[in-house]
Formats: sequence, C-alpha cells, structure tokens
Amino acid sequence: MRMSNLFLTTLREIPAEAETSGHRLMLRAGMIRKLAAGIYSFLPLGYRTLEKISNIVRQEMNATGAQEILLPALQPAELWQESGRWFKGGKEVIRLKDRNDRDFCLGPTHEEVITDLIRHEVRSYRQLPLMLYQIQTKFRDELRPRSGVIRSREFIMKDLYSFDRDREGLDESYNKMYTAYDAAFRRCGLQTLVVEADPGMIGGTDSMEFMAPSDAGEDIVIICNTCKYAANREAARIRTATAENGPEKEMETVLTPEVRTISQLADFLNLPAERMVKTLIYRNGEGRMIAVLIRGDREVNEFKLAKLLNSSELILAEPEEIEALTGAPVGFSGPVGLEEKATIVVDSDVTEMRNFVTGANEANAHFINVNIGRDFSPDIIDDVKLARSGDPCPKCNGFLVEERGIEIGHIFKLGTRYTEAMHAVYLDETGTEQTIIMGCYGIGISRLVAAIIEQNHDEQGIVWPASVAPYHVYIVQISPGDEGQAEMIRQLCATFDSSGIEYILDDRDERPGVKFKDADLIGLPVRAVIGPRSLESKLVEIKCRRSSEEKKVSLADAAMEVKSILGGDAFVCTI
RNA sequence: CGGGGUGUAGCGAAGUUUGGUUAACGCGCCUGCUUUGGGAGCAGGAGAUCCCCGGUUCGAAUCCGGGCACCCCGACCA
Repeated sequence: MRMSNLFLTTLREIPAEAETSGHRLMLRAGMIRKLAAGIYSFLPLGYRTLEKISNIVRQEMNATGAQEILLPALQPAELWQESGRWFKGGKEVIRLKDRNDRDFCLGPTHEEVITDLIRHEVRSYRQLPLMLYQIQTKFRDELRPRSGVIRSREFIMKDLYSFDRDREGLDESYNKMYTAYDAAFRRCGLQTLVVEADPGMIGGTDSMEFMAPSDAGEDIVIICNTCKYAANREAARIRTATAENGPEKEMETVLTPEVRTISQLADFLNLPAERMVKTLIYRNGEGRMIAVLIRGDREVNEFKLAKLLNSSELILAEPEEIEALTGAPVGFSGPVGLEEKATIVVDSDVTEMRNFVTGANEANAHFINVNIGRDFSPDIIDDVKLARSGDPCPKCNGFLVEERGIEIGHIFKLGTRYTEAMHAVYLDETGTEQTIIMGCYGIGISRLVAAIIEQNHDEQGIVWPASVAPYHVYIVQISPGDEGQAEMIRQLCATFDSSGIEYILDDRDERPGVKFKDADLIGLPVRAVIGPRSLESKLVEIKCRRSSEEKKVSLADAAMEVKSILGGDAFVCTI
C-alpha cells in the first residue's frame, strides 16, 4: 500500500478527548475516529489489526473443534422475557420497536438467541458436545463509555457457547477454552493474568477472567505474591484474621458526643480502628434493611455482599432510613437490638474479635466490650471484605498485592441457567429427557486492539507485535522523485511481495523527518529506508521498531532480515 | 444517575471575569518558489451557524434562563 493512497491522517497534536495513552495513539495513528460517545469507526489501519486479531482468535477457536456462525444482532423481546432478562437487563440493553410496535433489542450478548437455536436443532445426545461461536457487533448502552475502544457502546466481540450432556463435559469444554484463550492472547502479543471472577448478570457458577495488566485497566486485580492465586477484587477472597482470646468483659455504654466516624472514635477512645466494628446499613430491592458488620479499618465488598444476599439492588441506606431503623443518627449504628428489624451480616473477621466497640443505636453513644452471641446474634457470617494490598492470601501464606487490568476475556460455566428457562433438552441413551449443560466464553475483540497498544507502546508511538500489526514493514522512500531510489524500491517491494511481507510504502512528497515520525507513531515492527545513501552502497537500512537495532543489508537479504525481526513464522497471519 | 469539567475552523487553543468595529495564534489543508536523512522556510489562500433555543441590551462568543453534546471520577461489563 502506498502511503499517498492510504486513507489515513495522522495527528500531530493530541485530541483533547483522549486520556489514556492507548486511546491517544489510536487517534493519532489514524486507527479510529469517534462518531459519538463510545461509538467508533475503524479506519484502514485499525480495521486491519482488528481483522488480524479476529483471525488469530478464529484459528484458536476452530482448533478446539468449535464452528463459526453468525447470529442476528436484532433480537425479539420474547426471547429475553423467556430467560427473565428483559427486565433485569436494565437500561444497558438498547431497546426498540418495529413498525408493528413489537419490542426488540440490539443484542448485548447472545445466550438467548443461541439457546433458542439449539433447542430447535438439538434432539439427541449424539449431537453433543457442540461448540458454536461468532465474531460480531454487540450493543450495550453503558452507563459510562470510556477510554475509547476499551469500553464502548458498540463493540466487536467473539462469543462462543458450549453445549454438553453433563457437568464433566462442561468442564472439558471450559478447559479447552481456557487453553485456547491463553494461546490466542499469547499470539496477539499480550501479557495476561487469569483471575477468579464474579459471573455477574450472565449468571452461572464458575467463571474466570483474562486480564491484560495495564494502568489503563478499569479493574483491580488481587494477586498473591507467593502462589498462583489471582482474583478480580470483586471476587477476591481473604484468609480470615486469627482469633483473639481472653475473657468477655461486661458490655458498657460510653458517651461519645459528635463522634461519628471510625477515625474520630479511635482518637476519642484512644483505641486502634482494628478494635472497632463498623455497622453499615443497606437496603435491598425489596426494602429489607441489612446491617453489615465489619472491622473498623476495612471496607465492604458490595459485590460479595450482593451475591451473599442474592439481591442485585443493594444500596446504602439514606440517613432518614437509618434513623428510622436504629433510632439514632448516622454514625451511631450498632447490631445490638437490631435482630428483629434487619438482617445482620457479620464479616468473618469480626467473629474472631472479643470485646469490640460498636454504635449504641442512640445519639452520641457507643458500646464497648461487645461480643457476638452474648450481645447479639448474626443472621449470616461470611467474608464480605474488600481485599487490599497486604492482605493474607486465602490459599497460602503469601500476601496479596493489587494491580490494574483490562478485562479482555471472560469464561463462564453457565450450567442450566438458560437451557432450563428456555427448555433446551436432549434425549440420552436411555431415551430420558435431559437439560443441556451450557458454557459461554467471550473475548472483546475491539477492546483487544486497545489492550495490545496499552501494553506495546513508547513515547514515540505504537510498537506492534508482528502478529497483529496492520502491516509488517514501513518503507521510507527518502526522495520520491529520484529514479534510482524508485528502482531500488521496486526491487525491494518485489522481494517483499514474493515473501508474503506486507508493507506501506511512504512515497509522499514530504520531508524525511515527517516520514520517520509517522513510521514511529504507526509503529509497524520494521522500518526499511531507501535514500541517497542506499543508492551509493546498494544497501537497505532495516530497523526494528521495538529494539531500535538497525542493519544495512543487500536487497537480496532484505526479506530474510525482515522475517527474522518479525519472528519467523509468527507473523504469517495475513488478512 | 450522583460528583467534577469542557464546548470557539479538521486538530490544539486565546478571547468570556469587566458586552463594543474585521473572532487571535499554532498545527493541518490548498497554490507557488526554495528546501529535502528525525514533524522545513518564505509568499499567497481557503476554512467558524463562537454547541442549540430563548431572553436582556443600541450592541452578545462574552450577561441571564433552559436544553444538548462530550470528557473525567463512581455503580455496569468483553
């Protein structure tokens, strides 16, 4: 491709809208342009990378025996009503009506559609296991689109669905996907971390996320510094603190005027926050009040809490609600006397504490020497803490550390969540009807482009891994008007053509500096320069974008040199 | 939806506080000449409903009211 023909404008100045480095580079290198918040066009360079990533993913999916299909993006509401997600899906689902006033949505995901297909097509155990996938546009009216293509409202996703006869089959499919994902991400030049995750609105039991560590990431990942334990902070478990011993003392009321926060209380009583127990009041969707007890220095993990209580609409109670429940203003809540009025959830750490401090449900008063069992009885005891750096690992004696990551893939064991609701069944060997066991597996293809750039760039621009670079070589023609150089370029291009090497030829009537800057910004793995010097020496300058190493080679050796930089066969993923 | 911020040419951006002729400047774009190994120089040129609607005023980018869009922080997620 000649640069003079390529539909591409690079930007010298950084667009004000872009915050993260990857987003800036995608805009500056002319890969994407914004149409509206979270809605982007892919231009030739961006689209080529998108296609290369798709092809890598496609190859890895096909290698597991999965088959590619294409499902409709426009989906009738009936299917979603059947699975129960039409109302639960919330505002994130983009809904519309057809001319006959029938409800439709633009597919945010395809569990319903595929399950509908399967229930019509699959009859016998002989048709299972089955894995189907598609690479297609998804629509989600995100609360807040951000960071360009990292979180957009219209995006490209690979979604695969597995259908098995039993749990063992599901485990097998799940493990195949795990391995295939690992391979696909590796081939894309990404570093990834696999973490335990919360299944969220998709539902199901087990789920793992593939995270690309990056400062631009939206998720906090908790990793053990010793063993392999890693989890999304939403799902991270923590080993419970060791029990305190000693006799239970008499509970007493202490007057604490205007002392509302844990830090004020710690100062007032001259005790560390670890000796206090915070009582947070939540309200669920049904209006039930929930008192959550947690050690003074900890934060509640609302994801774990919501899951524990099996309610999605968990929110912190308003001051008036708290006062109505406890009889005291905010800051003086405690568990004693709340048993009848609220569900009492106690973090497992608290059960190990003796003689702690809580609010007295009375203005300007706290209790000291409170003890579980004697002074109040919990309804639920579980780990509801938010993990943080320094916490003990749940699996070994190591400690946890926090890291940011971009969620690029997520695999779920759905079980019968959809197949049961939509009656997708098969007949087993004995002629008995069985519910199909399902799994689903997503990769954010367009997000991957951004994640790869986040992990592969420097101050000058993108540093593409060879496998996903829009082209392999950026040829700089120093003097476009010079016939001698033009002839060398023709020969060079001919050797690249016959070697399957993809290139952009910068034949623009620009000064060399402009071309070098654009070459670095666009970030193809190899830069080849032909100028007056090459005319004398008969050599091409070949430079590796990543290492900055430069070599002068003959025209005959150029293709081989390029291939060695590209990493042998790894680059052979052409569009 | 809550909190913070921004809207002036394709991009960056001054002017807005304190209303006043033709709305700066830089980049990019077009023409010409010179130049040509790390974002060239000179000369000329095109390009702006100053986000939208309404109001105040002799006069509004600027003041007032309403709306919209976009960005950042939180909840959601590939």
